[in-house]
Amino acid sequence: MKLRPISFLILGLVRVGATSGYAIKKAAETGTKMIWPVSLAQVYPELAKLEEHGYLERSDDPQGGRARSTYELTQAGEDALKGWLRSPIEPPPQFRSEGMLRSFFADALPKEDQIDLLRRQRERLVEVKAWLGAGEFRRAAKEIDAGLMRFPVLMGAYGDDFIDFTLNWIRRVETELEDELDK
Amino acid sequence: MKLRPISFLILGLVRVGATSGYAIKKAAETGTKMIWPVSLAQVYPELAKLEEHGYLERSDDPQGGRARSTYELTQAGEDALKGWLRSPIEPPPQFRSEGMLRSFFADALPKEDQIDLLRRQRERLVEVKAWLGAGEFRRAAKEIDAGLMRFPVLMGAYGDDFIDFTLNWIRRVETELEDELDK
DNA sequence: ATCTTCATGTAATAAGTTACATGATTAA
DNA sequence: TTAATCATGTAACTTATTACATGAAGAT
Repeated sequence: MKLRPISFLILGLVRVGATSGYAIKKAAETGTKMIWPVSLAQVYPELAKLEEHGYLERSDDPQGGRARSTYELTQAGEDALKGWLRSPIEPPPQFRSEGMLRSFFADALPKEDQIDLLRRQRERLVEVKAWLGAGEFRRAAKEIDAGLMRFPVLMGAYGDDFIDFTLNWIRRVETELEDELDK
Repeated sequence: MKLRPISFLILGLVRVGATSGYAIKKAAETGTKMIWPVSLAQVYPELAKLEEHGYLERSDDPQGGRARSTYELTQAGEDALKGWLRSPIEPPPQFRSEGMLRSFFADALPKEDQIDLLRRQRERLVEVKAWLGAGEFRRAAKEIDAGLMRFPVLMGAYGDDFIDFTLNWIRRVETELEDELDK
């Protein structure tokens, strides 16, 4: 079995206490969506594979009449996760933004529409930020012992800072364009 | 035919003079890879579809004994591109970084290894930056009339600034961790 | 009562990458 | 003459998303 980022994401989240498929999806939603999005349809098959190959151990843990499976890391799982964290091979980061792609071609539009395009992007970023800030995972992490949850909080802060940086960057360009309009 | 970002990317690049499949791939490599990566295997089928549906017009334009097809925008293609640029619906930006994902779980490592992980990320970012800076498209764009190629240059600058921002951000965390080591 | 959340999964589809195959032209 | 670049495409595979199906528990 080839372990991919999604595998390690699951191992890592199980390790910090997201022990069911549903809980993993929830934690990923607010904790890692910014840096590595996942969908539920990836989680369940991947959990099954990780168990099959001995990285996770499964237990039935029903909540009343509601079925639930919980997972915990095996030694192999712990080793695999740490090996990955220490491994020197890292693919370059990928940033995919339809808004930025549109901006790339904005020369095709009159200046007013260029400004609109940039303004819409800022609006969208403000939405994303609000939605990230609402993350329970991060709020929870802050309350837990700092030694165990320092990096999730840091990465959350990076997300915020990155959005602020981009927001300011866009606003600078907007201002430049607006000044040219006034002339 | 449902037009996707890749469709508009192709229309946009044809519009600014990347008229063959190969040229589109080259231009995307240095111009838009940062914000919207593409592979050659996407370009050719998509070009064919765009022609089939009347957004592009194809001509045979062999270079000596070497076959080449060149494309130009039809009015429908121009309209579709501009419609997209003006459309208010924009999916949120997606940032996918295996390095950041690893960092999210770095609490599992001793401090020395945490610092290593961050340092490796910076090294990788420096590589990415060098490789982006080598882009012929951006260098070419700078020499062309600023009114036609302003936004590609701007987006290139955003890529650079974004990497610098992240580099500084990581270094700050590294310094914090190193200070704790010394104590 | 009814809506939301918790909970697990599958099927179908879409999107994207890697590898392969072929061959001409140009620069070192 | 050998390597790099120009040039077009396909096949196989991997990855990821959307939609569907089902149902219990808890909150309003």
